[in-house]
Amino acid sequence: MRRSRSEAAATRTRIVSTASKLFLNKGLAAVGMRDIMGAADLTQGGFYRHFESKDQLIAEATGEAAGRALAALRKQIVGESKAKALETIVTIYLGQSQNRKKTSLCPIAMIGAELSHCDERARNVATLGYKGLVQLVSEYLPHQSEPERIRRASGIVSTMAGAVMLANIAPDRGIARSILTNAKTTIRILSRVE
Amino acid sequence: MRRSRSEAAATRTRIVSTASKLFLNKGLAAVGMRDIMGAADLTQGGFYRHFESKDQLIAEATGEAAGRALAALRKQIVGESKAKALETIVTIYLGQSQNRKKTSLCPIAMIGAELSHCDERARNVATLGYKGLVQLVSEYLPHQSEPERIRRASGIVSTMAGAVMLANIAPDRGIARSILTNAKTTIRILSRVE
DNA sequence: TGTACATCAGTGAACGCGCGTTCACTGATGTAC
DNA sequence: TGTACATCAGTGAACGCGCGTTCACTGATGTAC
Repeated sequence: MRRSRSEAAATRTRIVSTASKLFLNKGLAAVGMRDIMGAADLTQGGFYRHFESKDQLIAEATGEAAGRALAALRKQIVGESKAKALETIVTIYLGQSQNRKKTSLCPIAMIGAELSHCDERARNVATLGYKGLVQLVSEYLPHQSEPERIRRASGIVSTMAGAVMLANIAPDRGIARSILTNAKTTIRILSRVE
Repeated sequence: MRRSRSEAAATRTRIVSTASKLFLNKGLAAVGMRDIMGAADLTQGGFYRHFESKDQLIAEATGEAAGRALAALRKQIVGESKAKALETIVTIYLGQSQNRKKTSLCPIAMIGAELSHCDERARNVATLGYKGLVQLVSEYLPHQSEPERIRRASGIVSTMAGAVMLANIAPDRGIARSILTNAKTTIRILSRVE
């Protein structure tokens, strides 16, 4: 049953992206190895040919998710004006768990609390995702000084991540919506040059 | 070994507050019944005289933590001016997992992602905590219109919760500090009347 | 107030279960000549 | 290019473990008379 090198590489990739989706939607603790391997059309035992542990997979899946989410945002704003691009980023980010098909979710907002108890690899990867998002947002802020843009972008990312997390907790759809709407208004204020 | 009614009530309270501390510091999944009961100087079996399940305890512990955190904030600001009180609230909230002895942590920031996968009771309780915090913040904003204060307070709470969560993930103390500082600056902007 | 009995808070062993991980095995792929 | 053998991707049963929960038991508390 040995597979060719390219097949094996494809399997590895499939495991990471399958795990990534499951983790973001159900949480790290709630998803077992059998769930992941089964969803990737494999059996449990094969996992350890590719990864040393669940912890390693968590780190890689988090990185994959962060990269995917950032790429999706970047793709949506090509050709838009700076102001419109910022609006698009914020709208997509805030709407990630409400409307869409749950592709490209942000690990920070979806499993942030769980990540903080993970090993250093996972936390480093998540922090890199955070920095990437801050960088992206900062590129579309209208302020002159770059440090000021980074500072504001950091605040905006905290607001977005917090709002999505809070909206995910709210059992009532109306409350979730108001949290997200208020975050959007808030961010609009932060994006202004006084 | 039967205990008097008041002893039993004290035991119940002790279980909830012990669980609350463990949950906030280590996460819901990482803390088992034996951990909780042991930390409360009891054995596992006694738990079910007081609670129907771990899920029920999670809901109650979340409520206890939220109430305790709110009460601690309210206590710190008595006698302060409106502007100073807001500053105090934000500073204490943002510093909750850095400096202090980890008493009265906010469940939303510490275990938010895990709460979103809990049952309705826990999520309702957490949402109530969120509303309480928004209410508290709104009381110290300088804006004329109450709806405007609530809207801004909601954004500020999202920012604070997101920043604390992000800072908890960051493996590097410096990054954590910059996230919190930027959140503080951000909130100062949001607290202004234009 | 004193006595007899029912109640039940708390104990600690045990239950079933699913977890992450290991392992012997299979057979196609890769390598050496 | 063809052959012989080593490698190793993937299988699925099994392992040990700790989880949430149950249960028979103990003995002090609460209740009824």
